[in-house]
Amino acid sequence: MTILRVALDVPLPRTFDYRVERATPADVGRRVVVPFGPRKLAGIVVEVCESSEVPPERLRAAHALLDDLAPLARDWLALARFTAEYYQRPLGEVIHAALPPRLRRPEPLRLGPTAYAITQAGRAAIATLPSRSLARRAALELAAAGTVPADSITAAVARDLLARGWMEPCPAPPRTPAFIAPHALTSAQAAAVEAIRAALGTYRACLLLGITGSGKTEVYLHVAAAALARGQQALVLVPEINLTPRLAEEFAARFPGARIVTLTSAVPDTERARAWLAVQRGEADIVLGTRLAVFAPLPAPGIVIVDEEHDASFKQQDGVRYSARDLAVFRAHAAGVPVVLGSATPSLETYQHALTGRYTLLELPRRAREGAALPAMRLVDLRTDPADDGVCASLAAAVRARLERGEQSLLFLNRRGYAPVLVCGACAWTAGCPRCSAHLVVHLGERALRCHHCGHAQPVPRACPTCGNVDLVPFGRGTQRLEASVAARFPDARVMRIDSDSTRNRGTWEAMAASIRAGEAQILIGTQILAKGHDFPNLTLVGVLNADAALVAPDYRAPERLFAQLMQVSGRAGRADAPGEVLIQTRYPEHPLYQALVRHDFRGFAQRLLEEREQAGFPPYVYEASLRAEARQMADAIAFLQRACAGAPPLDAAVTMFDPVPLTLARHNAWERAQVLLQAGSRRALQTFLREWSDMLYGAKPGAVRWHLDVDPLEF
DNA sequence: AGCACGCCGACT
DNA sequence: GTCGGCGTGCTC
Repeated sequence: MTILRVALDVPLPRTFDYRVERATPADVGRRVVVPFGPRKLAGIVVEVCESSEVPPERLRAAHALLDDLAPLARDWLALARFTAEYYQRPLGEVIHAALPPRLRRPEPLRLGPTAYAITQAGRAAIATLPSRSLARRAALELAAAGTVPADSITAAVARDLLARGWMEPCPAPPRTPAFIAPHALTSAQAAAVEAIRAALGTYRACLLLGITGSGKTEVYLHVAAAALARGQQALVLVPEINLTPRLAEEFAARFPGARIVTLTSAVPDTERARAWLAVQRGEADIVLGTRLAVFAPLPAPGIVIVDEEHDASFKQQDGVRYSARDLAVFRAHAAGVPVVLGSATPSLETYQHALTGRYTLLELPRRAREGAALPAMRLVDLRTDPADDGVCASLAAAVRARLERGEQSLLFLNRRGYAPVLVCGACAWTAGCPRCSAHLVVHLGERALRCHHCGHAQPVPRACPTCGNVDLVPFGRGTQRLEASVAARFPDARVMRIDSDSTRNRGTWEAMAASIRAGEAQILIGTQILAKGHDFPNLTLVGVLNADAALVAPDYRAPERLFAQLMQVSGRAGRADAPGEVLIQTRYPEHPLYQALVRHDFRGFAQRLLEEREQAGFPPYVYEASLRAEARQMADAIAFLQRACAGAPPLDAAVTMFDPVPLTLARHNAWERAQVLLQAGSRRALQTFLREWSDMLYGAKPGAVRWHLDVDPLEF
């Protein structure tokens, strides 16, 4: 009897065996539809074997092996298997999380052809087409000149021309990607490119450490070109979905004739499935995307690039909690190709590897553009120059000077809304979210209180619900409030606020960026969203308003995030010929973080943080994992964790287990959350422990508690 | 995770 | 008398 071992998208830590008429090892990686209880599910064959541990009478027959997809390659399955083992999740869950949504469903995927060619009849028909048949004529003329990619004509036209026999499906045309290098590399860029190019064909991890404007992208482009020249593909991961269109355009402009595929969650399902299949068939030269693109089924990756590798969004925060950056390194290692991790402010984990020589350190110490200086960083002491409506006198003067010179200023405040808290002036009541342990944020425009963690919204109350006082005071400052006070202070200036509220509707952000570049705004007020990606050549001043808040955060990663954020936002200043200036308002100008920042000294800052981490026993000197529990009542979550700890397998000496504690944001979406932290000096010891513990946890009944393991957690 | 089965309250 | 509440148990 032939048995299929099938990975299914269920939260059970095992595969399932099914009877099948005939199957061979070549069927491994194929999609299969199987009965599962009363349901019908799509799974992936991970093994074909002759016998099963399951008693024969319990084995059911598989419904059908599908061939809408070429079998998933062995190296892809190995990546999925590694992910499942490392992050302690069932293989089926990992495989299905890595597949595009359309391929998770049991219905066979029916996609039209990828390209069309013209027929003899079609050639003859061009001349006879009525003049009003514009779309059909255009399609036929395109086809007469070569082939028509399916995505360049509408489905209706394609159907019509196929029905008339004027066009026929054909395979995607062969590509001859070229590479355009319009200007010479700086010597640092050239050295980096050379080092990476020399490593092509072997595994090598490189940290490309380069400040904003040092031309990391140019290095990516050149090494991608080198991989393409070997007949291989490039995989490029970026943190932000907003950054993909621009980067895709940039790659397209530089690689004429290449097929560049974007894989992000913003790509509609059908297109994503089509793109995924094109990648699998080897029709994509460059795959560009967010963290999920790390699972793109490239047949012959030649290089893997992770831009802004320190960015927390590479870590998936639900479901399979993988780090796309770490998987990118694993993938490069397994494929025997170089991986480039680029950042101005790398994660301490990566930086530490570069210091020990495990990763190759490639540095771009200067801005690439001739004469473009680093911005001058100044700390403004709020104790001697107090803020008035959030902005101190020296920053206000600097803004005024920009207005007079016709240049732009950016005021950076990483806090959306009007005010972060609403307080009762009489009894000190504050408006809290009913579902989260967080304050509701005042949004004045919509006259609403909103929770930034769960999305809960309610009208602003007229009076205090506890004492009836009508004097409710918005306390603190968000971008909306800053916008209002700045507009009042500079009544003749054009002020524009950029945050995820003002850019809600898609497309607006691109439009806003264009109008900023066109000079429609003189003072920009923005959050994080402004710090990334777009360059504004006329922007010469960045003012940072409330950075100190992050200095007192309980999270030990807060300083490194703050440093990265401030480096990134200061990189917005003075990119073109005009020199930039960055003013940071602070009450702690002597703080080592700010001192390192004004010197643009990431390496000094990182060295210091690494010493602190080593002293305190934090990553990268230890490896961490946490068991989290969520329940309606905190007591239930804690009790679950206590039981889990009591029943845990014996601890290796290298592994330390801490007591259950509530998360920093203890209540989220009406779930009370707690966790047990594990630290270990050895990754292997931690993995061994987690494997046994998770077997045990999957075996126990959780009751009303939801739980998961997070390996290399970023949130506490 | 689904989905069914299984026993106890308010409705045609 | 039944529709349906969600507790618990299973899925090759």
